[in-house]
Amino acid sequence: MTVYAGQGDAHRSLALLWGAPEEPRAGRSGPKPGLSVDAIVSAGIAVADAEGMAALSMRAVGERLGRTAMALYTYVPGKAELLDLMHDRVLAELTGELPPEPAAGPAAEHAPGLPPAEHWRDAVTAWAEALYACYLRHPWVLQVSQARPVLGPAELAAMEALLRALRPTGLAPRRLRGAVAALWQFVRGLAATTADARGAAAATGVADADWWAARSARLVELAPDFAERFPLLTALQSTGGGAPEDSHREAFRTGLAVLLDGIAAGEPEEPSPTS
Amino acid sequence: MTVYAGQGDAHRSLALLWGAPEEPRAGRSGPKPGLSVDAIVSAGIAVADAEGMAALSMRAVGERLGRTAMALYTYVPGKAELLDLMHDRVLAELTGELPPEPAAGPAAEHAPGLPPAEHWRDAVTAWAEALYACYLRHPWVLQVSQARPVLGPAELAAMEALLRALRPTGLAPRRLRGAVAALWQFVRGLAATTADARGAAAATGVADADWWAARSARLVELAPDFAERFPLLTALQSTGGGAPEDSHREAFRTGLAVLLDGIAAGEPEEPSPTS
DNA sequence: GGGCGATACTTTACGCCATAAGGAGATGCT
DNA sequence: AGCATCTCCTTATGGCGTAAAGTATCGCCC
Repeated sequence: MTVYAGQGDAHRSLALLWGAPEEPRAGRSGPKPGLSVDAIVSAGIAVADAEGMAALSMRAVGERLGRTAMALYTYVPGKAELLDLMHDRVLAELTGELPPEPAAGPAAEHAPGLPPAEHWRDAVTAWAEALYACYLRHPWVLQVSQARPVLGPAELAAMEALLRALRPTGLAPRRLRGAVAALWQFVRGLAATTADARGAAAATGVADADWWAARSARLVELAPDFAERFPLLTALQSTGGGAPEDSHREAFRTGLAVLLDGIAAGEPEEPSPTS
Repeated sequence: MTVYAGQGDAHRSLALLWGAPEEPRAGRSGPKPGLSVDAIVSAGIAVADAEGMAALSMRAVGERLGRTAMALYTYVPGKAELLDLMHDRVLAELTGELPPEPAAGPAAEHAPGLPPAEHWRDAVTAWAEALYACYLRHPWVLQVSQARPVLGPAELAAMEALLRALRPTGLAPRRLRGAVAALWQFVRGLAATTADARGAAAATGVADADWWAARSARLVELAPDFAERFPLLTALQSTGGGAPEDSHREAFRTGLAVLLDGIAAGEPEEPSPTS
């Protein structure tokens, strides 16, 4: 089952996401904390990565840390907030931005995460590929409702990275907003499709192509007039061919190409060659 | 919480979606069925529309029909399949295609659902607006995992309608697939954003603009270096302005414009004026 | 018309879930 | 030493989906 994130107390959630100012902490009575928000988030991600979203319960997370479910509530207000944190932590892989601790490093101004690119098309493509890959590494994130932005640091950093990649286009703010929305949603949606195809294949032990073939056969059986009702769909499908796993990559490439062409069409003048 | 659809027995699900051939039914013993799959799906949609996805339980649906939760299992294999059916039924609003019963009407070949348009840009825009509106009428659909296509008749009809709108572009199959994916995901994603903004406003009684302002203020408070860490984001936000609800419509329009321009850029020759 | 098998629907029960409430033990300041 | 404070536990509540088994109702066939 999917879970509706962003439902938690926004105040607490935001504070946790941005690494709350932390009361002095020095000179506090009581036993030292044996856990940390960070450890809990990591455990949550580990559970979700390994067992899937459906298996992510407070009990399961606690168990992985050698605690009961209730122990977690000392650190995290509830499951919804934990999901917000997990979501943002995963997105941090994109930019190499580590959420709460800016701590150590003297140099390393900003871990780049994404290599610099010559042309903005390459930069945007690299961004999209990175996001796509990130979603596929943690497919459960796609089941966290994208509704209600969580506004965690990693999410904003990812957005900033995309804006940086798009800067050479000189797009007007309005069009820029549209482009950003379209790009993000496209990558997310396509990742969901890919992730699910993989999931189905893994769960049933049936290869993607076979599953699809079986499905199509059954469909024709149930709707004998399929080709007449959906002529264009039928035609498009017949040209589809190709290896099953490749078809997602192709859809990714071609869909992205459409978006990039659309962005290019909106450039006011000629783009500067570098960011 | 969101729910993972497409998890039910694919066989049963498909059969129900396409209006299973129905065993003879004449001359069957036992009490006459007091319910129907259709009624159950309608009740489910009513519950979800009124109370939200979180309140959608088998008990709640049964109660609305004056039955217990278990009574539903005579008609529907489980909750997952019910969700598939609800999803497809909602999408049927798009094309006016009524899923199982082609029954009555002598004329009325195919309810058009969407008005014919002169230029493909208008046709695609109309399609996108219709899908967007449909999602906003039933926001809970956006919490049904888009992963794993359900392949119901309405979903396919919606796809076919989009292909019809895009036909005048003469796009090559590969690019066409990319364009379809990008368009669908964009509309869905943006609808999710809009729906959630509305949901937050309704739940908290705070207007969108106020909520956003409060959130931003808190954010700056938590991350004082916000403007330095996210300069482009800050700049973009400052140009944002505008009424809150309008901003979604604007993002919709501009994002769609990007997509349409991208599609136009891929046309092999000049488009034929009509479909 | 009497019985019998099929069907619709109910009650009950199981094992999950998130989390509210309250108690036990550890800790460090005064 | 006393005590407030904090972590973590046990227990309990009210939900969930659905398996299992019981009951009532219908229609066919003898």
